[in-house]
Amino acid sequence: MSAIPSPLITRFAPSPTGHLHIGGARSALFCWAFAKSMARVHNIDGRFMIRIEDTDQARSSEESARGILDDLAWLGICWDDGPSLTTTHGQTIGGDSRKVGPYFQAQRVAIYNAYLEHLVRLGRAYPAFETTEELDAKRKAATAAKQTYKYARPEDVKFGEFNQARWARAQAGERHVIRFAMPDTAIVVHDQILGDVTSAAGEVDDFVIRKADGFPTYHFAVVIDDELMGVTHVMRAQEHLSNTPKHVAMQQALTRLVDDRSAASGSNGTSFRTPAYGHMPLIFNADGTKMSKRDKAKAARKALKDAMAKDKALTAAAIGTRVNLPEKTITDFLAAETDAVEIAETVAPHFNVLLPEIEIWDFRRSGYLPEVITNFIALLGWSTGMKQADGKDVEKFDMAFLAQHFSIDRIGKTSAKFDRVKLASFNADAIQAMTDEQFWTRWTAWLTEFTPDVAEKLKSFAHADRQPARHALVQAIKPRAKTLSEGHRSIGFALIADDAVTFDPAAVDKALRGVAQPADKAMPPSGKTGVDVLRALRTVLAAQTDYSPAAIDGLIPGFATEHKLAMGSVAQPLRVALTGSTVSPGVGHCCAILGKAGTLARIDRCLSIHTGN
RNA sequence: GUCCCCAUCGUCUAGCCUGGUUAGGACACGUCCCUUUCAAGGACGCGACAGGGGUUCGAAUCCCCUUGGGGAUACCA
Repeated sequence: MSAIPSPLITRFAPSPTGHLHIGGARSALFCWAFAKSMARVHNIDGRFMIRIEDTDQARSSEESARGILDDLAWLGICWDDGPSLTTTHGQTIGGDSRKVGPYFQAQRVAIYNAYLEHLVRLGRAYPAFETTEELDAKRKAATAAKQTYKYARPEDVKFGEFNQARWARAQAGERHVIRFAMPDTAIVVHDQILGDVTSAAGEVDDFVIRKADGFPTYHFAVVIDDELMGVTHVMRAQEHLSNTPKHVAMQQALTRLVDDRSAASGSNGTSFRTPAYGHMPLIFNADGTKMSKRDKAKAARKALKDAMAKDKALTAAAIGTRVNLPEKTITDFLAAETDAVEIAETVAPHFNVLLPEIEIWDFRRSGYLPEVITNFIALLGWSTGMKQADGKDVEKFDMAFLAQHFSIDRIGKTSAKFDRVKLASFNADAIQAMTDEQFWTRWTAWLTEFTPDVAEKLKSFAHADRQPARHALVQAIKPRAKTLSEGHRSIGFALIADDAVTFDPAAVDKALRGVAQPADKAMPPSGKTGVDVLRALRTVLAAQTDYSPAAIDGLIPGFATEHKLAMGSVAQPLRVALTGSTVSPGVGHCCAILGKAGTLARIDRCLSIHTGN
């Protein structure tokens, strides 16, 4: 790439056949970051565009397109050009200020047809009449004979000569596809990431550019739209690398039409440009397989099979009844004849399966923060190359940093495995870095969206007079939560009524019935049980007015010293009385969350239940 | 089958372009410290240049081969 164009335009062009995939999100992020960083560095207009590639009539849906845009917006990846989206905050993203839309390919068929006809008249494309079955049979035969299959250009088709006869047949309504006539020359793709990649002459056969249903194939639409929409830099996943010679060949064959919707308007002589290409490494699962929606089906299927192995009475029919799906659906699913995500999602809650997060939506539902996701996926195939003063790599950054420092030459060539554990660690770090106030806001927003029942139970903590309890609550959660979804796990005890605590028998045996340890092992046994200690501690707590975590925690050592007891022998009975378990946040925080009334009520109830025998 | 891409700790990666590093960091893991349970936190540690040939005084770095992984080969994108 020599001169830097302005505007510099990158694009993300998803096909709306599902949610936004983690790999798609990274492609979008890199395209966005590249446009923005180039704009800053070179003081030019750097634009990021979205185009919806919905040329596959069978698989595309509007909801899916909408969902993808929502996910992008949620991640903070905003597009300058493309379908308009108004977020819940009232912000409008996208639009057609450059007047190059529409951005849905299904609405651009007239344009594709004009260029298609143009190519046909140039003798660079031709109608082909073989049926799918015919072609499949040939392909199969070739594979069986260990031969390389290639579509053979029909004898009557001459490169560069308009085939009037074929065109007439097509115009008469005969079912056909249109194929592009590949030139007999080598094609070099100058890839910004991989370097020059040469495709030998004759390597690529005449591929289909318009399907029998009248819609263009991806290859054709992408070339037309990138040119017409002014895309200067195409950054996409490496799986497209082998397609690129096709695109370059078409760019070399095409010239702009005076009127984009009519081949009759003639060419204005301007050749299609070849954008700068950059093919990014792929993202894989930890086991090296490609990250895909199928992983959800796999996980659900495995869970079902495990459950069936354990419980002989659990048949496909029984499962069907339980999850309210036809038996046939279940048997097909079990036999791996269908990989429907919906089935996996339906089955999962009934069998307690955690489906792997694959799509952005999954991560959102699991309580990952958008800024952590973008940070983390930026690291999959890109690195800052910067060191901190202490010699550590710079790997935590935000979108503003990316918009500033992203660069194409720091994109790696090797595919990356998606490490969920590291993502979780980043998420935990980000949660801990929040102020209590920030955490409360974002956490409750998440709860309201995904677990309204918990949000409801938490409402009482929002009152002004419960501020201290709320602070204690947040402090109890923050260091223990890797995601927003597991936020309430550590404070489950606070979400139930004081008289609804269930006591873990093992905890009771150990902390309440067991003998309290002396402060020093050399000292004689205390002879007191946990219950005795708890009873004495209750008196102290009843006299206490300050129920801040620090105050309560400060109380314990004094009490322990006074009674010559080990700290654990004081704190553990209290912990069990308050939470029913030996595992919980610090007892100071527990008391603070419950408040004085709750604390004493729970101690009293515990004493009444566990005294006597 | 054919074509193409790739190769540093278990994982993400820095270093490679412009040969000379005790090959650095992060996550994970282990040990220890802290401690009132669980976390969190702190310290330390374990741990890699796929293999083989070249080129060179010297190769993770440049070249070739092998092996391994991946992608494409669709009327999906």
